[in-house]
Parts: sequence; C-alpha cells; structure tokens
Amino acid sequence: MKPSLPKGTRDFGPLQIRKRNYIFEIIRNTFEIYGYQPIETPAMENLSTLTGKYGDEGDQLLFKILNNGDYLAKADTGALAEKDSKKLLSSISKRGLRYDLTVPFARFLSMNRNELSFPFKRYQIQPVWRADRPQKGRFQEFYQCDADIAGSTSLVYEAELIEIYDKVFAALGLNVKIRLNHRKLLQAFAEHGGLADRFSEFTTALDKWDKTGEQGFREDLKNLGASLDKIDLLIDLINSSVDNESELQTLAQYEIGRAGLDEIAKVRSFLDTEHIQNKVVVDLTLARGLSYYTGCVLEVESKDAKMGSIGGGGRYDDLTGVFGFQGISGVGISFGAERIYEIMEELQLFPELKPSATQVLFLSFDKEDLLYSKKWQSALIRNNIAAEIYPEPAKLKKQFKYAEGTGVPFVAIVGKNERENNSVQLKDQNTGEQQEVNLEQLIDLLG
RNA sequence: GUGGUUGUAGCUCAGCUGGUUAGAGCACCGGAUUGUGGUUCCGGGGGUCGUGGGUUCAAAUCCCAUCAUCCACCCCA
Repeated sequence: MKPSLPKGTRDFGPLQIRKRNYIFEIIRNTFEIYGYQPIETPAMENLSTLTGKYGDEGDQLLFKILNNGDYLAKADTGALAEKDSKKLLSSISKRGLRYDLTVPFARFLSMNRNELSFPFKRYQIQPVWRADRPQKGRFQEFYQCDADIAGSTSLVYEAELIEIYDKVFAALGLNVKIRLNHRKLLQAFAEHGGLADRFSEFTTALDKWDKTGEQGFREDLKNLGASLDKIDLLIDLINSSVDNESELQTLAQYEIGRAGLDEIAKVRSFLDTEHIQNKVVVDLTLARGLSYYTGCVLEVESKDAKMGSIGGGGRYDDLTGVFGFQGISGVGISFGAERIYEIMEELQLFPELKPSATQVLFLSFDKEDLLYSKKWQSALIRNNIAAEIYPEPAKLKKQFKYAEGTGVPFVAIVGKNERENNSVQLKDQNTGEQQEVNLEQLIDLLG
C-alpha cells in the first residue's frame, strides 16, 4: 500500500524535533521563571466538555471519536433515518479530541479545586486538533503553549503575560508587535457608533479591519445598520487612535470606556517598560473571536513575516462557571508553536542544531578493531560522553559518509597501529585535523 | 463549508498544440581508490506518469469524475 498521512498532519524528523524543542524550551523556561506549574490533560475529552464552548463554528471543527463496539446498535434510529447528523452525534460519539488547552484547563480546575492553591498559575504544552481546512501555517494537529492564571482579577497578571510574550520572542530573535485592547473599550466603541445592540457583529467587522481596510469596514457597518455619520466617527477614531493613546480619551465619555481605559492604564503601570524590547500598542481594532473574553485581550504578530497571529490571549471573568465552579476569573496567553516555527525557518533564526548528540564515532578496519572500539565507546559512555561505533568494519569511505550524514563532530579511527599503541586517531570533522590520543586524553578532550 | 492551484523516480522538477523504449539535477548503490569522507570521473538500480472512466489507430499530454496537495476566503494559532 501507498503510505500517506491524514490531512493537515505531519511527521517530524530529528532535525525538526530539535528545532521544535528549541522553541519549546525557551517558552517553558520563561513560564518556569515566572512560577507557572506544568500540567497535562488527555488528548480526548468527553464531548460534553467540549461542545458549546467555541461557538457553532467551533463545534463543527471538533474531531469526534466514534464510540467503540457496535456503535450503531445504540444509535438514535430516528436521527439516522432522517440523516440528521447533528442529532445522531450524541448517540454514536461521546468523546472528542481537545480543541484548545483552555477548556480542558477549566475542567481540570473544577475537578481539582480543593487540591490547588489559588491564584493557580499553570502552563501546558500539548497538541490540539481542529478539523479545519489546512493552509499556510494552519494544521489539523498543532501544538499550543499556554500559560494561564486562575483565581485572581489582579491586573498584575496581564502585565506579566505581556512580559512573557516579550521575553520569549526576544529570546527567539523575533521582532513582534504586541497588540492590546479591552473588551470594555470595544463596548464603548460600539456605543459610540450606535451599535451597542449589535456588539458581536460589530467586533467581527472590526477584527477584519486589517484585511478589509476602511472600505470593507464601511460596508460591513452599513450592513449592520449604522448611520453614515457614525461610521465616519468610528473610522476617524480608529485612524487616529492606533499608536496614539491620547485619542482614546474620546471613549472616556462612556462609563464603560472609562473603566476599560483605567484597566489598560493599570496594566501599563505594572509593565517593566524599561526592559520591554518589543512594541506594545493599544489597538482598537483588536477584537478576538472567542466570545468568552471579558477584559483585556492581546495578540502578537510578527513584524518580519506575513503570517496570522502567532499568539493571543485575554481575560475571561467566568472561566469555570459552566463546570459548576463559580467566581473564578482567568487570564492567559497562548503561543502558536507551528507558526513561530515557520517564521523562524523563513528568517533562518534557528541556531545550528545537529540531529544526533553523538560527540565521536569510532571507525574500524577489522573485527579486532571493532571489539577495541566497543570497549572505548563503553568507557566514554561511562564518562557521560555520547559515543557511537560504526557497527561493522567496512570501507573507510562508507564509514566516513555515515559520519558526515550524522554530523558527528569527531571520528576516532582504530587500526592495528592504534591498538598496539593503546590509542585512536582522533579526527576533527570540521577542520580535518587529526591527532593520536590515548583514552584519558580523549575523555579530557570531549568531556 | 466556498473558490482556485498542483499531482511524472526517494526529493526538486522538465516533458503537455496527442505519435518509438518518459527525461534531468540531487540522493542512493558499485567502481576508479585494500589506512582517511566532503571534489572529480565512469557505471548502475529505481516510474501502475495520483486513481477510475471516456475520446482516439495511438493518452503523461485532450475530456469527465474522484482522491490528495498547496493557496485564498470563513474562522483561527
């Protein structure tokens, strides 16, 4: 049969894994230094945990897992006869693959509320699955790296998360723009345009601003029933407010706007601005689709590559309410590892990484050399030096080719002369320099 | 879910106004080279031309369907 992969999934070779781990390590270390604790949750959740949390579109993109056994025996026969897939679903599938890390986290919190100390800071680096149509930087299986704080409304955390974004991207060598907004500002904004009653449609139109531009936005608002002069008012505000904080004061004439501005100001006051390397801007056009956000929202985009957002997050006042755990406010961010990877690849930002950790490879001419090599290898490994032997005596050319393919920095050549001298010929693969060394010297050189 | 793109060797692709036995580069294997690879030279293996159907004396090439891929939209990381 012809081997193939399911749509939107990928294998990762050794070098890719090294590169991915490089990204994960930087993110993980940053999470750790701010005191976040690691958790993991299962790839699959009960479907009831997942459905209804991401809107209708989200439900469509959930991977459902068919029940085991004779699942048709218990199927809703009525729905089956009517070919009503939606109705049939609950009777043939009770589990699904997780769609993000936030909802499983909320479920986790609710189940473990008595064991955890709040505020609880957790991070989680795991794959998620979406039945989306793949395209550039978008897959059906991809990793998210999330950090969230549950059980505190302090704006210290918003500032902390912005700092984490800044630190991680600075460490990765990526120039980014961190966009910041507040749902309350959006509400004031909607009110300003007389669209308070069409809030969610308004935010979707706003969110598309980067793509549709002024013209498209005008169209969208017209369709929402906004009056022409109000539309002009809104557009003026957008055009003047980006990167210009003082213009935001227009929104202060609304009570909710004042509240939003106040919170943003507090977040800014907590920011360690002196050490922030990337741009943090308040951007009124940032809305974010996920409807559970209630406070600050943020999103990160690369300044050097054309790609969707490479991270996003925000505050949700009622994180765990649906699971019966009331009064828990949460705020968190997510890194899109796949997109970060693609941008770093494009900009060649990865350090030089080798697929294998092997420091030295032993090459031999005959069986006795091989035996001798094996002993030396064992000695090196006892000294915690990664060493390999070529598994059989072969033409040196062939052995050298293998050495080149694995990128091992040193080879140790063993022949009759070396055995008699109790030594090996150690060759530096980069410079081509070669010297005869004994075991002690070798351990010293590579240790 | 909507629109478009591309499917030919392990990889990247050429061949496409239908016409012998389908090509190149890279990779791989062997040799020049029985104690030193990356350069060079010589030789070699490897293809149901995505799949199914149709048109034709003749299809990688034209038509239809289907699957896959990538890209854009919706949405998102």
